[in-house]
Amino acid sequence: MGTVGKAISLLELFSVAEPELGLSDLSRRSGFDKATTRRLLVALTGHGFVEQDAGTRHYRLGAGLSRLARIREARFPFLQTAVPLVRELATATAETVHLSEFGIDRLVTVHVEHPSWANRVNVDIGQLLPLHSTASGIAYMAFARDETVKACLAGPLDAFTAHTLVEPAAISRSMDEARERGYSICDQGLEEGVISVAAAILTADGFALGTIAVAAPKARTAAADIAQRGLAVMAAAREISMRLNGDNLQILRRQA
Amino acid sequence: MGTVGKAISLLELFSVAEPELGLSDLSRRSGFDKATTRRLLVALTGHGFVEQDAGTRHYRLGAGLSRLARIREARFPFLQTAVPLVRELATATAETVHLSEFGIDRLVTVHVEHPSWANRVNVDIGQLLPLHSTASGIAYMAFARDETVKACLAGPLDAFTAHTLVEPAAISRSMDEARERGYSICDQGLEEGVISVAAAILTADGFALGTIAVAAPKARTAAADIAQRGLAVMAAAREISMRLNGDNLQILRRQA
DNA sequence: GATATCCGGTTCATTATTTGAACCATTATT
DNA sequence: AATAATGGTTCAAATAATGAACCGGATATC
Repeated sequence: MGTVGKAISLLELFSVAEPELGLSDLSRRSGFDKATTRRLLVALTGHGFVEQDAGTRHYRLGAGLSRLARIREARFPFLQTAVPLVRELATATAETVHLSEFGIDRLVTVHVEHPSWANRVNVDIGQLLPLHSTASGIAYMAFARDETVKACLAGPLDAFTAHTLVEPAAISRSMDEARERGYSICDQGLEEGVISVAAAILTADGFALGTIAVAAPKARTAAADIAQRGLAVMAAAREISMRLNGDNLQILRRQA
Repeated sequence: MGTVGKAISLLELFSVAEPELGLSDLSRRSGFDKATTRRLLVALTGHGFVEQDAGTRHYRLGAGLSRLARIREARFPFLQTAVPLVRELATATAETVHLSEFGIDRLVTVHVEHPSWANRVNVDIGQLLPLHSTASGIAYMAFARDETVKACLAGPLDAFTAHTLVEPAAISRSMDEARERGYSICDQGLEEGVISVAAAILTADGFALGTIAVAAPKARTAAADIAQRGLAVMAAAREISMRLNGDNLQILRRQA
């Protein structure tokens, strides 16, 4: 791995659950020497990608990241556009709704709305979702470029639960169904007791750039609920796609 | 400069005005060799910090940045908290309102609301503001750590206009006034014909983490307007600080 | 209250990575 | 048809990254 890769993988050790980490911790988890880790942190700090707490001397993600993320957002107002509709969908369904964007080979959770239930599906911002074992992933692949789908089906397909689909053919079928239906369904593919529906959000070229999904405990989900949530998530995804692409319906033919 | 520094400075070439750049362009502007530039871009792309347009082959900032920025935001909900108040202030003043966060040695613009006037002050997201020559910078330094202030006053103090304060003593006085008044005023310090007021947003330890500012064309700004905007921006800053710090008023003594 | 660990941070000879001029293959311009 | 861009690649030479051992200080542990 090159040096920049190492630096970035240091950044990726931070999460919502652990937003601040010490030098030794970072060194241990990354597997890099303490001296190396520190040198990388200093470089990152110098450009505002990392900040160091003056008191605890622990490190956290820096404002430079927010800056670049905002520049990206300005060009590509995915969050701004989508968040209101995520909120709407969350109130309408009273279940967890999460929004993801594709990155490299997985989906990145960029926004979440949780219901007030104590028993709910919890999703963290920044959480990474595999393509083959989540409703979001299936919905995404149903409208992704062939190469992306091929890469996913070729790669290792982990079975997270007894229900996870690991046969390329089965996954492919699941994608076809999602395309016809307008939304994907994933029954406990990533975790026992969780059932999700998702729909793809499309760019102007008709390919998916992300997804919106509703995730709920299976215990309080009847067949009718799935259909209802599916239609709602589909409508939300379409609305977001249209707002992003200037109501250019013609381009959305693939989804219809 | 180390390799990670180079990689990051590549990222910093992207802006709201130029969100997509080609390989040669990046190589030219960064001063790095084309081969080096590309190797860095490949490394960045591999971690989702950069994406390449399939058609134009141009590069743009990637989703990985959004992910990390959101993780940061989750711990430190500066934007979420502040944006509604920025909006309010923008409608109340009918002028440009911008929100900044401190990074390394300058303020980073993280949110902007523009009025509907054709003649308005334009500020871009991601724009960097020097500390000594902006209302935001003065407001920030009025509540910054001594080391930050010292570093700023020691460094080169560019005169952007004939009105820019470049004497450390004058800048220091300006900070004192801002502290007493509750908001800073900067009269054409960065650009001719622009007058701004700003107030610091404080963390729980009483130090500034960012600022909120109102910027307007001097042509339509009377003395009374300045006072009015100043009080409004001060109130907004205080409200944001309180919401961030859980209404812990005691800690805000420094500002009062 | 002394001992042993942890911590963040630093050093410098060894080692591995980064570098860049010259090189393609394509795609606009002229 | 020629020219000059573009994105992308190669490999010996130059440079930067590495990590074991080190320091001083703060916390546990006995």
